[in-house]
Amino acid sequence: MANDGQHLARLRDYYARHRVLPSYARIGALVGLNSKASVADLVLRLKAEGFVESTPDRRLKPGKRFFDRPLAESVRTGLPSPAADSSPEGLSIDEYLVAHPSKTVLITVKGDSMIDAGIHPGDVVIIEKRTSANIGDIVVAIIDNEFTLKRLHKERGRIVLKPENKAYPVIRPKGDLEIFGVVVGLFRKYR
Amino acid sequence: MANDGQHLARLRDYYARHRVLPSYARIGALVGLNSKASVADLVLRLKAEGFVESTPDRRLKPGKRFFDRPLAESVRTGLPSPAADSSPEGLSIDEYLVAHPSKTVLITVKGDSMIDAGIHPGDVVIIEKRTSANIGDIVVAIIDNEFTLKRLHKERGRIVLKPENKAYPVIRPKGDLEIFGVVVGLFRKYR
DNA sequence: TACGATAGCGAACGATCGTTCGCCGGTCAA
DNA sequence: TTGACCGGCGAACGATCGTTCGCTATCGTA
Repeated sequence: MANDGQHLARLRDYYARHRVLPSYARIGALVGLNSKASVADLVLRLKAEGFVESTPDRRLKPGKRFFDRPLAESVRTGLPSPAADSSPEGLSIDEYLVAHPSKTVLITVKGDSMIDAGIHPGDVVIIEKRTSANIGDIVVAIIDNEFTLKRLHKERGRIVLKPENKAYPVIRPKGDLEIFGVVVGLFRKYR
Repeated sequence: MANDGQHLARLRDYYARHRVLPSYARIGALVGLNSKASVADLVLRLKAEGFVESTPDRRLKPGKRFFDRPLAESVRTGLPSPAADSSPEGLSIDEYLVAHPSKTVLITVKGDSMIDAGIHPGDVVIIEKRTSANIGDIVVAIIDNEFTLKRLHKERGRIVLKPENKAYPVIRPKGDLEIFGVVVGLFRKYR
């Protein structure tokens, strides 16, 4: 229906507040439908467009397009917003960055050995714990009982750890290389 | 109970996958409890610690501490086995980065004019909207109807915008400088 | 050994869930 | 003017919801 857009907006607001989608009855109260059957129709339409989905328990969950930007803001009184599109609006930063919470750890960066990769001291890197990684990944390895942040490279068939700062040497592990996890994200706070 | 930590981890993973918390019955199947009554006890304990809450419809929703992430000390050299993380020290990424949600905007960075400040194209900067800033702040200014990310400097008594990349020129605004907001944080996702 | 505390189980409860159906009142093309 | 179509309504359905209760098994302390 024509109002589906507004209804979807209400749903997004509710989700932003509670991080959960409500029952059909509450959706009805929320958007102004008096019958759960009407809500069911609405949900069916939203499902068809990919805004919501169902869990196996017949609960609603956000669909792929649920977090799409509404694009309404682009008409801002001559004020352009050309730099901002496809930013993860509606999704919290945490949810955007952390895919597997139980394997995720935050580590504060010490030192500037990766500064050419844009990783500065004081930054916090988001680590997904795992014991293997691909060439080119930035990893946290355990060298001499200490955490080390470096990029994984291959050199004459051997794995090496390359800092991204010319002032630091390449690390060529003698024995096995113990990988603690892989860097999947980063954040930084200015004060 | 002692396993509550693992159970919470399962819940967080489920939420990361589905963006929704499941019913008591499914939680039981998820964490290995055969009775919904046991799940109710578990939920009660998690509620007491602020990890989950209830909506008025008696559904579960994430609580304040649900999005806390363990923060590892990079100096933890002694133990090579990081399995046991019992540290109650957690950090919520959103709360850490966003102090004033209503004044905060996210902008995806285009171009490499600030790359020496560790701000790369594709990064997302966290902007606090305000019309004034201090010397030394990284700001989003409006130049020729476009957003520009630069650092604020003073040059012979006049305000200028300095890129942090030798390949770009300093911008010396002719008239007034219109400031959109100040960069208070940044995040980046690797894939 | 005896005890209270605790975690989990299994069964049962009324309430609410999402779904389905038939009906109503508009809109629009024929 | 008619009639098919469509969004919404209201009632009813079985299924599942979260809650509650009493019970068992295990544990540490006395």
